[in-house]
Amino acid sequence: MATMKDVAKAAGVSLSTVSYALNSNRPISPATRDRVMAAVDDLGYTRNAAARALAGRRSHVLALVLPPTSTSFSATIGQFVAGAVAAAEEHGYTLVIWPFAWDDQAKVDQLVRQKLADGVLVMEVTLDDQRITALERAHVPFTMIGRTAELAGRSWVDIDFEATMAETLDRLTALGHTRVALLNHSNRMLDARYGPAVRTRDAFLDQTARRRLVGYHTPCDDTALAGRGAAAQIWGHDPDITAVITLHELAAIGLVNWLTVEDRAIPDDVSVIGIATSPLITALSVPPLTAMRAPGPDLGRTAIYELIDVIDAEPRRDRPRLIPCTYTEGGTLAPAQPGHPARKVRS
Amino acid sequence: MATMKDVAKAAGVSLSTVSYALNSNRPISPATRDRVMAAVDDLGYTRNAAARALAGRRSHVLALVLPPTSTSFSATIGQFVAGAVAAAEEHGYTLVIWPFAWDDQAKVDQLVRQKLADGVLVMEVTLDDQRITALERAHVPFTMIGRTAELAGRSWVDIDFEATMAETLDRLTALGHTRVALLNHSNRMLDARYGPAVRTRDAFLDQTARRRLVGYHTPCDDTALAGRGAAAQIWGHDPDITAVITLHELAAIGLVNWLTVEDRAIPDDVSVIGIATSPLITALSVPPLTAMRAPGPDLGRTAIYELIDVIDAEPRRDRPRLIPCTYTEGGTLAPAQPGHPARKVRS
DNA sequence: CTGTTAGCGCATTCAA
DNA sequence: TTGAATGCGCTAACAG
Repeated sequence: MATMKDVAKAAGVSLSTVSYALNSNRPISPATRDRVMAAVDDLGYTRNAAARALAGRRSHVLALVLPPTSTSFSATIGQFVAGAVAAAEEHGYTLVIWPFAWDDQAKVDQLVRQKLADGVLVMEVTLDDQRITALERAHVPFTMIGRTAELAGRSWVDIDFEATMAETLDRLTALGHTRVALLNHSNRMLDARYGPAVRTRDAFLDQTARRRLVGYHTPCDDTALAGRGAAAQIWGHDPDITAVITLHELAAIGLVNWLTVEDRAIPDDVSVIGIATSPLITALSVPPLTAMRAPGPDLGRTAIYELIDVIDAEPRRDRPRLIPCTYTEGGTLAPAQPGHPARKVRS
Repeated sequence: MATMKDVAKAAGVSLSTVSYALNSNRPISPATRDRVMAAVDDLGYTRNAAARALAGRRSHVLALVLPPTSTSFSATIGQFVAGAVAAAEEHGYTLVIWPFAWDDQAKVDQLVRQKLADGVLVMEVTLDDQRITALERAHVPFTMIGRTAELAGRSWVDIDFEATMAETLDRLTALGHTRVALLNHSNRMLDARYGPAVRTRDAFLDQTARRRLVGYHTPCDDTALAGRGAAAQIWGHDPDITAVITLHELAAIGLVNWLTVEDRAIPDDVSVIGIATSPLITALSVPPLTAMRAPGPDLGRTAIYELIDVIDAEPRRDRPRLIPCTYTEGGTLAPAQPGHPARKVRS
C-alpha cells in the first residue's frame, strides 16, 4: 500500500507538500497540487487513518451512541442518521455508530479515552440525564439530540415540540375540532423524563387549555395492541372526541384498527394527525397519514455542525437549534362533524 | 493524558515491558505485571488506539455496514448486533456500525483503505451480490450474513431456512393443517434475489409439495396495509387455508387485523406462525405470536468468530455456520378445524 | 510557495 | 524474564 512518501517521490515534491496539498491548509501552487493529485490517483493512495490521527491528535471520527435494541432504529432515526452522515462527510469527518446501551458508561468512556472518536452525539436524552454530567466530567465533546432540563454550556439540537403542537392545534381548530386526544409515549417513558414525551404532553395540556379545547392525554406503549386499548380508552372516556394526535407508529396502527372495527371512518368520523413522524411511515397507511413530519435530516445536519463547533472550541450561538416539524398533507384530516360524530354500533 | 511512558516510569520498568504486560504476548513475571497494572490503574491509563493501530498495523475495529434506512434496524437486527458486539469485545475488538448504503461501494472502499477497520461484516447479501466480488478484489477481510449463491472461499453465516421450514411444517402437519399459506417478502425482494425471501419460498414450495400439502405462496410488502391485502388474497384464493407462515412484522399485523374484521379467530379458525422472528416482536401481539425465533445473538457471535478467523488467516471449517431458528411457544397455533373452518360472514 | 525535521504513542526486533 | 532502539505514516512547526 502506497504511503505519502511514495506519492512525494512520484510527484517530485517533499513529503510535507503532499500533506499540505491533501489538507489544503497552506497555499499550494496549482501546478504542484495537480502533480500531487495525479500521483495520488496513479498510486491509488489513501491516507492512513491511524497515522493521521496519531500525528494530528484527531481521529476525524464522530460517534453516535445508539442502543441496538433501541425503540427501533426506525425510519425517523434513519433519516436523522442519514443527514448526520452527509454533514459529517462534508466536513471531513466519518460518522460511526457505537451500538451499545448509551448508559453503559464504562464502554463509552473506554472508547472515548482510546481516542477512537473526537466527539459524541447523544440521543434520547432525558431531562435529568446522568450520563451527560459524566461526559462533562470527562471533558468529552458532545452534542445532545434532545435536551436536559439544565442547558448551561451544553450543546444540543431538538425538535420544537411546542411550535409543532401549536401548528397542529391550529390546523385542528381551523377544521372545527374542539375535543382532541393525544396518544403519547408510555408512562414508563414519562416517568423516565424522556424529553419528547414530557414536552409533548406539557405543550398539549397547556395549549389545549389556553385555547379552551378539551384535551385528553393518553400515554400508551408502542404496540399495535396498546394502541387498540388506548383507542378504546379514549372513546370510552369521551365518545365525542373527533381528532387524535399520535406520536407512535405501531400504536397508531392499533388505533386505526380499532376505529375500523368500530366502523368509524377516517377522516370523516375521526381525524388523525401524526407528530414527529417520518415520511416513510406516513406513506404506509391508507389513506396516507397526515402528519407533522420530523425534521430528521435537518436535525442530523445541525447536530453535526454543533458537535464540530464544540470540538473546535468555536461555540456559535446564532444557529437555530430548535427545529419544528413541517406539515405534510395526507388523507386523515377532515372537518369535525357538525354536532356529534355518528357513533356506529356493531354486534 | 497518561502515555505508556508514564506508566513505565511509575512502575519502574521499561516501556516495552508495559506493552508486553498489556498485550501478554511474552512471559512477564507476576511481580512486574502487578506493578504495571497498579500503575495503569493509578494513572487511569488507556492505550491510544491510533498509536496502537499504527505500530501494530491493526485497528482492532470491526465494521458492520448497515444502511440507516434499511428494512428497519429492527429488533431482529438489534439482537444480532448485540451478539456481535459481545463476541467482538471478548476478542479485543470494537464493533462499530458504518451507517450508509452498503452498495455505496466507494465509501466502504475508502474507509477500508484508510484502515479504519480490520474487517467488515456484510448484511442482507443477495444471491449474486456484486459488492462481494468488489470486496474480494480489494482483499478486504469480510464475512457475509447470508450467502451468495457462489460460496467458494467465502466466509459466511446464515439462518438455516430449510431446517426452519421443515420444523415449521412438521408442527403444522402434526396439528392437522394441510392447506398452508406463506406470507413472504415482497416481489421486489424476490427479484433482487434477496436470500431469505428466495430460500424461504423455495423451501416452502418444495417441502409442501413433497409432503403433499397445499402451499400457497404470497409475496407481500412489509406494511400493515399490504398484509391486509395479502390476507384477502390468500382466502380469496382458497377459503380453506387454515394456517399462515409469516416473515414480516408489519404485514403480520395487517393480516391479523383482516382476520379480526372477518371474524376469524386466532388460533381457533386460523393458525399463525412467524419465521425468523425476534422474541421482542412475538411478545407484542395478543395472543403472543408462536414463532420460529431468529437466532440473532448466535448469528452475531458466529459471524464475529468467522471474521476474526479470516483476518487472522486461520479459516476453520468445523464451525456450524448454518443456524436454525428455534421454536417458541406462543398462542397462535391450534389444531386445524375438522373439515372446513367456519367461515363467518359479515355485513 | 516549498522543504526539512521532530515527534505523535505504541509494537516489536534485537540484545542482554 | 527484561531493556533499548527502531519505525509505523503522518502533521505541524520551523526554516527558507
